Amino acid sequence: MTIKDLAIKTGYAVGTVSRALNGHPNVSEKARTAILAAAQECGFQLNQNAKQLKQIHSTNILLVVKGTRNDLFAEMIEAIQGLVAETPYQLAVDYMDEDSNEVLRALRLIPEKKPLGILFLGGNTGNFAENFAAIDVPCVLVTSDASQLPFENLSSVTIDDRQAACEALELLISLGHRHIAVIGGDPAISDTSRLRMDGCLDAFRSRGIPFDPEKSYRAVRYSYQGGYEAAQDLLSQGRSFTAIFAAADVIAIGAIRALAEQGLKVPEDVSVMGVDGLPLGSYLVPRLATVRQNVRDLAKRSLQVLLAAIEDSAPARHEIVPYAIVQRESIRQK
Amino acid sequence: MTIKDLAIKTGYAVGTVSRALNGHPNVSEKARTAILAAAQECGFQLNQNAKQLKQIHSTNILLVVKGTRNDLFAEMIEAIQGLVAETPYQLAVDYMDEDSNEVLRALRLIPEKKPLGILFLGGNTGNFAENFAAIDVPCVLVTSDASQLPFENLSSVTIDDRQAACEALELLISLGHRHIAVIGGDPAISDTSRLRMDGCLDAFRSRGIPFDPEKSYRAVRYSYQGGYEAAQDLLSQGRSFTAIFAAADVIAIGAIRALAEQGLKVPEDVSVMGVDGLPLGSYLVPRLATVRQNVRDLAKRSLQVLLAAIEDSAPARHEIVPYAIVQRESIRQK
DNA sequence: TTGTAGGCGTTATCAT
DNA sequence: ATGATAACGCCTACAA
Repeated sequence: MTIKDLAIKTGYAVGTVSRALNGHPNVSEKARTAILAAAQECGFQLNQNAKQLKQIHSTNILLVVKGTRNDLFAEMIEAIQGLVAETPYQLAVDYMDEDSNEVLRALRLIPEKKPLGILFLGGNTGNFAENFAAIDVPCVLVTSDASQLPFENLSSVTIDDRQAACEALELLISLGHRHIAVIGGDPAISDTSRLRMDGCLDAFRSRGIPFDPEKSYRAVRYSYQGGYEAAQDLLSQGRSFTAIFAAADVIAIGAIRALAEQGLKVPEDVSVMGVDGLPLGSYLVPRLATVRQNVRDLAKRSLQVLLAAIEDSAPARHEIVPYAIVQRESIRQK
Repeated sequence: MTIKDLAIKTGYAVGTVSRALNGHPNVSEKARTAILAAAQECGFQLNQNAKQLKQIHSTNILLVVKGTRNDLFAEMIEAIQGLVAETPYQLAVDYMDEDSNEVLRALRLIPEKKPLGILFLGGNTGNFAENFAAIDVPCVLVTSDASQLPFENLSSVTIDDRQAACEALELLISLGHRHIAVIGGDPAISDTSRLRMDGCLDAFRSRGIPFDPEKSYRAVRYSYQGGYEAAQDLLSQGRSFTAIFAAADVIAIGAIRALAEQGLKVPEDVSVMGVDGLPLGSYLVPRLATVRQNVRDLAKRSLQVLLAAIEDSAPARHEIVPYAIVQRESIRQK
């Protein structure tokens, strides 16, 4: 079943059928209803291969997701899908490995999807600095800051990771903790990890608390196992800390497990705080204290910025959206 | 950059370029290396739209995933991707809403992707009974049993959900529990839910333990919140049970939270057991007892069955893969 | 408003 | 082994 068949069936020409199906103007009401009805009847669907092959500009917005096993991104994707559904655009989601180059990936996808704009969920500014120049459609980098990059078509929407980490640490400090271990990502690899680590250092410095990264910082993958192993390692040096700050909720969960295996209770013996605000955290016992990224907000602002760039040729913007310090059962006064 | 450009650049005709790029026979070694080198040099990539538009048979295997937010499936997808990477085939993953019709979805995808075979991750046999007849490529339904369906091109690979639930219940019973509440999916909607519920009933019956579904069974969505609300509801009727069997780990986690809010500890006051064997479960405190579905096994067998059907025209098979009862900290002797 | 026809980049079928 | 060429299904000028 092709539009040619539909044309024969309805008595119109393929051009008219195509226009009707795509909601173009210059189609009589009569033709439109007849064609749409016929299409409906046979469950007809345009062949996307042919469509995208021919189209100059698609009506696609491309969502490039870096990291397939990331609960925060999963939530965000759902939110973005919901929002895009209310627009005349189509969302094409592309999942990629956490350690491949998202910009190069986008570059290969562009001639195929011909997107009007691209949303990057996660990304490394280094990759952008190196390869983004070849991309000429409006883009938004979500969850990282691109304001330092010299690209006129690259916006960004993120929380202030550095300040968020700093504020989380300040909460722990204000609860009386002085010896705080930090488990995060590798600051050499991920911008976010570096910023969150810097935020921690800011807090220690401003409060005049000494912090030796060598002894109290561990760089791991954002995973349960990463948090688990890091906490084990920290504990193997003797428990000098009364609190752990984890740069992600999943890390915190792994760390809590490691503590439990040493007979340490949360929060009685050690306070633990994460980042992200995953739904899971509020079901754990104890509920996990965290820095919540407002998923809906992040999604909404990102799409708004992108659509403004696409529809109104608005210049690039670099937005900081608010986060929320969520004080819950896993932390307490020392 | 198209194969036409490549043809000009290398001095060969487009046909030869296409054949070389696709590893067809009847291409001289000289031509192949020259063309591949040129392609490499310009970072050339075939346009998938054009390719799939023209191809009679693709080299695609289609993976239709029902439910976007399902940790078990996420694991399985990863496993399948890894396995397919070792074959000459390409995996095309399609995610869909939990409550849309996976068979109809596949039906629309076929003319576009022209897959050699389809793997359904999750699915409702009702939908298959109704619409599968129109699909003529080999298919495998994973995590549900299709042996009762009259289709020669539909295989299935699953655990024995009924026996698994029964065995889990028997474990709880052998630990001395007599009043066990069950939280599962809606047996009217999902095959898996019905089978797991039936398994529970089997266990109660064979042990001569009375069970009133009205009072002790709750049907919810497979989510933290579903488990949480169901447990709250059960508790609101007074705590007559000493154990909860949840038909999914996520449900169990939600239920544990609800128990905690009533001051009930797991496993001291109530034992809780789930199903799936998510990695998360082994990091929780207490570690979650569960029925583990062996993801790698499920993935491997499914793909083997599909490839046998594709490559050797093997008849449909209906495989039952083993599960494992994982006794962990969240359950104990009553 | 509608019809016609050319071409998007590729594969596949012919010849050569 | 290679080259030329007709599709694949659709969109989009352009003509009517």
